[in-house]
Amino acid sequence: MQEKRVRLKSEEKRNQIIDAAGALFIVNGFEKVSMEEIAKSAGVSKQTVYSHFGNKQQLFTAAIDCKCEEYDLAPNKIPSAMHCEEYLRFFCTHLAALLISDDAIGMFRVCVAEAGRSEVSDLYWQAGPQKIRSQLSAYLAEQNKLSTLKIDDIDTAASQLIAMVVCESQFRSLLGLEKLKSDSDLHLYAEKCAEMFYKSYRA
Amino acid sequence: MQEKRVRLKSEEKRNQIIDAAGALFIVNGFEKVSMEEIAKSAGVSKQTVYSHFGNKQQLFTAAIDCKCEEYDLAPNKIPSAMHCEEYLRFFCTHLAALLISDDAIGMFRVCVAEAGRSEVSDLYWQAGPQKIRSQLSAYLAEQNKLSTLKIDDIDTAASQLIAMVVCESQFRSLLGLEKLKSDSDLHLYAEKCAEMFYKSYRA
DNA sequence: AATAAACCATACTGGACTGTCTAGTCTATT
DNA sequence: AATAGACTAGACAGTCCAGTATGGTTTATT
Repeated sequence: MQEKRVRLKSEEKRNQIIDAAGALFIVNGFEKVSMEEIAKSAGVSKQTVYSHFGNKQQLFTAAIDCKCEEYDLAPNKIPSAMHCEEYLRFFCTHLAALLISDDAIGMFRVCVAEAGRSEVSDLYWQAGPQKIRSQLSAYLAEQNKLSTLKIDDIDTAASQLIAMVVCESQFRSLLGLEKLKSDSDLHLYAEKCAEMFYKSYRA
Repeated sequence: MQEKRVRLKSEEKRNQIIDAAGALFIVNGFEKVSMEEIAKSAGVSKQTVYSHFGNKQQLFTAAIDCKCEEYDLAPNKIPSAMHCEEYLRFFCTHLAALLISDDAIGMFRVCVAEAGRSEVSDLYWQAGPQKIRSQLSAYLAEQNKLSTLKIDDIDTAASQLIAMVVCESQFRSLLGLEKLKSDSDLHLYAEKCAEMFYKSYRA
């Protein structure tokens, strides 16, 4: 019979550790962060880290998982009154702004670096890009039915729009290069993408 | 007075080393490859590696540099007889095919992982994406003058087209995930991008 | 033949890091 | 007050690797 003498491992410590780990991993990647460093940054002993998370990989996965959750990238409420063209512009500019945040870039960078060596990239894909995509697809399908848009292949169209917005600025950020476009220029670019998309696909 | 008793370090050894290093780095990244491994794979002693390239960073840079050169991504001869729409399709499908090659993906992955820690990413950007972009821009500008296309902002347009083609498939590849699209589907997708682009911008 | 540099093989140094272990402290429950 | 488990602090074993050092071999030049 189990005694109820079990003091729970404190949620607080656990969170401290995960937060510290997340921040460090995102900036420096998996290899370049030591468990000691994480412990110190979390204000906790190394042993405690190991008692909460068995090893470095597990801690890493947990930290990225947590970051993914806290990052709900998609603009979740679609104001249904919004006109289609307007919504597309809204979607694009939001997406552009989100994706160049240091956190988002750092996360993607880490996942890329660890691709194939852990399940992290899959986790990230599901929680991030995939979620956005399906939201957009759903919206496009709906507008298609309403005959606001005329799209043969919804998936292709969704890919095209997201790709246009995301790609170049993120590319450079990933490589750690200086931004070509200022934030306001980026906003403008995103709007142009929305326009171009609308022009191509309107009924 | 310098004697001319200097035997040149053999170009051959140097190439062996650079080739071996390039291949290993692209597959495994900077950290995960040891100098010993490179030496062995090049069929050369570790000491020789160090005598050709002072340290690991220098070897890395040299190897990536070399890979960039051997990879001339851009479809370099523009058949001037080609009709604009046709050329755009040609450009897109070529680009799509090039960018999902294991080499190109591996290279990008490595550069991303090392971003900010070496000058490699800049080097890569110049030799790779930047080159393609300026070729496309030049072509678009020309077509604009010929009134085949009507584009306000050439840079934006170039970004849009490249982004559409490149982004999604490369995204997944970078993360080491399974391909969603088969190669032939990808080809189709690229063609659709060309069409959409042409539709938006034709005069 | 003498020489100098390019090379090889291998041992070694020094440092960093993961993960374990120990010995002891703190704290909530009984 | 007793106890079990959460926690701390630091030592430690084992591994890996960059870079150096050593000592010997090959090869082109003079």
